[in-house]
Amino acid sequence: MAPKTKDQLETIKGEKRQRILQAAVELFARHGYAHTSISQIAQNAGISKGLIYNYFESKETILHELVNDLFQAMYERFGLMGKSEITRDDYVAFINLSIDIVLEDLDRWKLYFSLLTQPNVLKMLRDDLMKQAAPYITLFYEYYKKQGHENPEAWMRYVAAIIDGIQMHILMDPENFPVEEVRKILLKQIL
Amino acid sequence: MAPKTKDQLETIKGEKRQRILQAAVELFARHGYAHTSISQIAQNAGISKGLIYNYFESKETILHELVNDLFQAMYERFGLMGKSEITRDDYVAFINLSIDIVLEDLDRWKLYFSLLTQPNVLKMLRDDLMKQAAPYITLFYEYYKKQGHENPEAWMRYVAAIIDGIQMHILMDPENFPVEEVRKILLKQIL
Amino acid sequence: MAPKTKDQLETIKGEKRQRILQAAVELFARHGYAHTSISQIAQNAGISKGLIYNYFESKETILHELVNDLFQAMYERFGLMGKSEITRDDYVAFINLSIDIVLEDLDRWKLYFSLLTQPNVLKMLRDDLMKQAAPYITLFYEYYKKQGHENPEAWMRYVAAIIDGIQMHILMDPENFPVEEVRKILLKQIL
Amino acid sequence: MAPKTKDQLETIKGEKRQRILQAAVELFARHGYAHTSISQIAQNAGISKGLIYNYFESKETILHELVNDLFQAMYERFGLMGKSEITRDDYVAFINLSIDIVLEDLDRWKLYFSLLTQPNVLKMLRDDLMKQAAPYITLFYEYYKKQGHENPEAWMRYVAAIIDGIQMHILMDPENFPVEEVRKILLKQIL
DNA sequence: GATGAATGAGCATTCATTCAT
DNA sequence: TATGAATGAATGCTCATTCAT
Repeated sequence: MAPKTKDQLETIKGEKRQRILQAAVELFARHGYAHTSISQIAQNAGISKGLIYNYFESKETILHELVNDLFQAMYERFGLMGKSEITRDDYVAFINLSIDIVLEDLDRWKLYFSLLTQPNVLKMLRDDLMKQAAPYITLFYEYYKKQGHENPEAWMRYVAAIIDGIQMHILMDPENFPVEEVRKILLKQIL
Repeated sequence: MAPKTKDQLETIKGEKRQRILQAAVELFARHGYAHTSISQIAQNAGISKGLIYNYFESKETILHELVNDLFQAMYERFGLMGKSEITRDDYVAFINLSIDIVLEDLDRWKLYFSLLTQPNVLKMLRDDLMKQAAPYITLFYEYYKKQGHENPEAWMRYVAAIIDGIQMHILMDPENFPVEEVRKILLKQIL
Repeated sequence: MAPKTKDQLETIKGEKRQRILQAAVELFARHGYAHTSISQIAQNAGISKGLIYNYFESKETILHELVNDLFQAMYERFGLMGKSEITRDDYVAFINLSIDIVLEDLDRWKLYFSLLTQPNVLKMLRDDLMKQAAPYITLFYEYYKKQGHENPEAWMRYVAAIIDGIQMHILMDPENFPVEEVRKILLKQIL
Repeated sequence: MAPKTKDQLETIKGEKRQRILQAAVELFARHGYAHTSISQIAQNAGISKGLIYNYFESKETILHELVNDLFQAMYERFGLMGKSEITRDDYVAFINLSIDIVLEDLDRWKLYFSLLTQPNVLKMLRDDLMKQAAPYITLFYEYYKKQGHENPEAWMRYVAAIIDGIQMHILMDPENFPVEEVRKILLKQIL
């Protein structure tokens, strides 16, 4: 008789959202964003096509949500927000985490890398991510400077490239890539 | 109007092919493979849509051809084919070339990276490339071993990841990335 | 909490109905029947989508009801029901009312005219309206006949067309249409 | 071997365009714009859905084209373009033509009237039509003024309303509307 | 009575590919 | 060799309607 209570609705809604996002990230990771249809996502989530639009405005919105969540979670894990400078321990932890987070959620990071190299797709998203990254960049710049590096900017770019390269290689061949050995080499090289 | 000689025909055919490939790589790099239509390629190449199918079996074939050409050219530039071992000079040259080739043809490499991170799309292509890469892998493995690296396999993977990382960063921000400074750091670090 | 009396329930039910109808007519008039969704009507009426179906069988039913109400009210205003013949004063009053009713409820009449010219959509409705109009037609036919018009049928059609034309022009441009001046001309011409 | 000649293509293209427009106007007139699907138009025209988009950018474009053609043809028929003033004969001819053109192409005019009363659908189109109508409005204004009408603006509106009203009634009931008798009454009344 | 999650048919539009000329 | 008209499957998205609560 009475409609569902607010709490019930909220719970259902939250669960469905997650189901959809999970279905989407799996398919995006496996077949790519462009080759995944809303129908497939719906099927994978066990719901009807139309229902997806009760939860998300569009296919693109799902993508944004996924990537934003990913970065949100990443920055939380890093725990550097609000710090005014980073220590050597922070730095080591950051490097290690950069590898660990990828290992923990291969699908989401596959999706992210496939977007990163995709042209023209997500200008807005890219801008968002840049804004979020800005404070970190400053922190690392200062860290390299204090370490006495000649060209902190270049070093920062160099390390960022290495991390991205390793992450990408993990994603491309997670079974065979010798993560731990490479991690050791990396730490020995850049500390 | 004398009928064209075989050679002339061959030449024309070759030129058209190249026109198509060139048009395709530009559009793929700018808008992505999925968002580039055969119509656009035809228009950009100054020919009709139908004619493309005289030269290529499908849209995907064009992609394969492009990437194969890219790797063919790359391996030729490296000039290591047939060598039984590489010297330190070869190694330095290889590192430098890895950066230079990207700078020389941003479009083609953008395309390549966008495919590299694209899942499942191009299994056959990936396998092809791996076969071509096999002899190099052995060469480098031996090189690192001779250099006394504890874990040559891991070193090889580490360096490959760095190179890919740097290439990717160049492609993502060719205007601002401090290529030369990063190159210096890289060489100092891994030699 | 005493249970609500039957009357209260009736009243509530009636109010809700009216709220829905009012919401619908506004939206239909502003955006057209086809471009108005049940969701929008519900939102505009401040109730849930599902509840609309407690009061109306379908979107189309709402439309029927609206138009029927409109004509009901119109015929009541005319006050000719049951008369066996009409006087000159009745006639003048009729002409004037034909203009006034439109001015009094632009939204409903906009809706009506948009349906009038809409093909095939509302056969049943059209038939209903015709039945209701029948007695009037006889009255006017007799009036024109008594006035000595050569062809009362044609005159009736002529006047009906004029009235509809003026109503339509009022609806299409209510701000600028010189209603009163046109009314004067009309009365001078057809009396 | 050789592609079709330009002439052949032009001819085919022109014919197909007409076939599509004809199919569209019939369906729009019978079921309304909103209730006619591209599929239906294609089927009615005996071609595939996709081909329609070789000839028209969108469903809306078809509509625009139809209405623009209609008005183009109407203004040509009127033959008043470029005149600096109109005579009594021009005026009579105009009135007669206003009725005749509707009789000659019921479908197109049904479509036009269904749009006229449709809200919000075609702002751009409406503006276009207004621009085209502007010179006529001046001509008629001057005519009524010279005829000594007290309020030429109101007269113009009055006559326009009558014409639209009669046109509408013809379209709503072409079988039974006594066109010729009404035409006589009209001419007697407004000359 | 009241809610809004859920469904699924339907729609406009795109595009790789084919084929008559 | 060359053209571009033609096809039709696929896609993202909308919305009237149903129904469990």
